[in-house]
Amino acid sequence: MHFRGINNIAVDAKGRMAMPARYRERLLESCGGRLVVTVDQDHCLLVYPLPEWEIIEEKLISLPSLNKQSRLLQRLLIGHATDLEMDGQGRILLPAMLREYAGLKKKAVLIGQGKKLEIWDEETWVQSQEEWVAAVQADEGDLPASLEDLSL
Amino acid sequence: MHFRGINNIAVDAKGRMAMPARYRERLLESCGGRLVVTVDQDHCLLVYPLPEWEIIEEKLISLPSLNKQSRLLQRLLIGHATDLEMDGQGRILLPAMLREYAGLKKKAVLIGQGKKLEIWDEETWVQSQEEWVAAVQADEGDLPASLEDLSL
DNA sequence: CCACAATTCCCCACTTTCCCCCACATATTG
DNA sequence: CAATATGTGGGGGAAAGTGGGGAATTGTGG
Repeated sequence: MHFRGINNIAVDAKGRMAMPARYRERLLESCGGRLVVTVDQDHCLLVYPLPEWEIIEEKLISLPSLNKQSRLLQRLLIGHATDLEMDGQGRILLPAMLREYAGLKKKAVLIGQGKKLEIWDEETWVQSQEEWVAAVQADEGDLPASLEDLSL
Repeated sequence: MHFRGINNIAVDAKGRMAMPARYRERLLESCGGRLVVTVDQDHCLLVYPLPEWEIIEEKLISLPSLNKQSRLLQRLLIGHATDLEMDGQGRILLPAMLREYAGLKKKAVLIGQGKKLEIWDEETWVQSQEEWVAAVQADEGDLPASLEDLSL
């Protein structure tokens, strides 16, 4: 049961966005509509069903506290993780701070990414997409091991 | 039952800060509102429910006394640990010395970090955050083993 | 032991934010 | 084209956050 596909979405003046109808039923039965949003290093937001998030959070919390990289990740990811519930109309309210982080304006894009969803500002999304296509073509020689034998 | 998420909080002239409503009930039932504050090496404050703190304290006390790093950690953490209780309005009073250590002014940020909460001066938090986002992207090649195969 | 100062705590009042509900606009389906 | 479902916007009440006055407590110095 994975999320996939892309949706155009409006963010209203109060910071709310409507979850696409085709996800709602799934979200209600898989986690009672209980979601967690957090930030991503690429300046978009990540949305997890609560149970999925808890697995990740557990891993993060167990990281060594004296390691700088670990603390950094913990603060970014757990620090920004916010519990959300859908309202009566199937919408979620994105906290102002997270909207700012992702540069969200009126038009946003919601992208299914397996266990999670990503929320991008539309403009940022379009720009990044162009960069990636260029980057993938340029960097072909320099892949980590796990990508070397990936077959699409 | 972990703490997560971020809150903007005002510290008033008396050094008080209001615990966000969504944490209060949990704090009351899990530890009767009994908290411990101490300092962190990154110049923020750490807040633990008393039972959680006692576990940490036990670990710290057991560290080898002849190791310089150990003594340093013990003095920093145990030395600054202060018992707190929420008042009738769900606020805690931060001791002046700890406020100074963290450079707390009027605007602060409260961050859930699993078993503990962190309190940052807003300005410090914003600055550090920018540095981290940059650092995460720059240092991708140099991660500790436990982070190598982390999948978000 | 007393007086004074500083700090802490409790209470009240104000401001802001959030959340529930209703209403309309747009899209989809029969 | 009607009828239903989905997306979008906003008003108003409730709750949370914020600030300050004054009483009670603690601590200090005489």
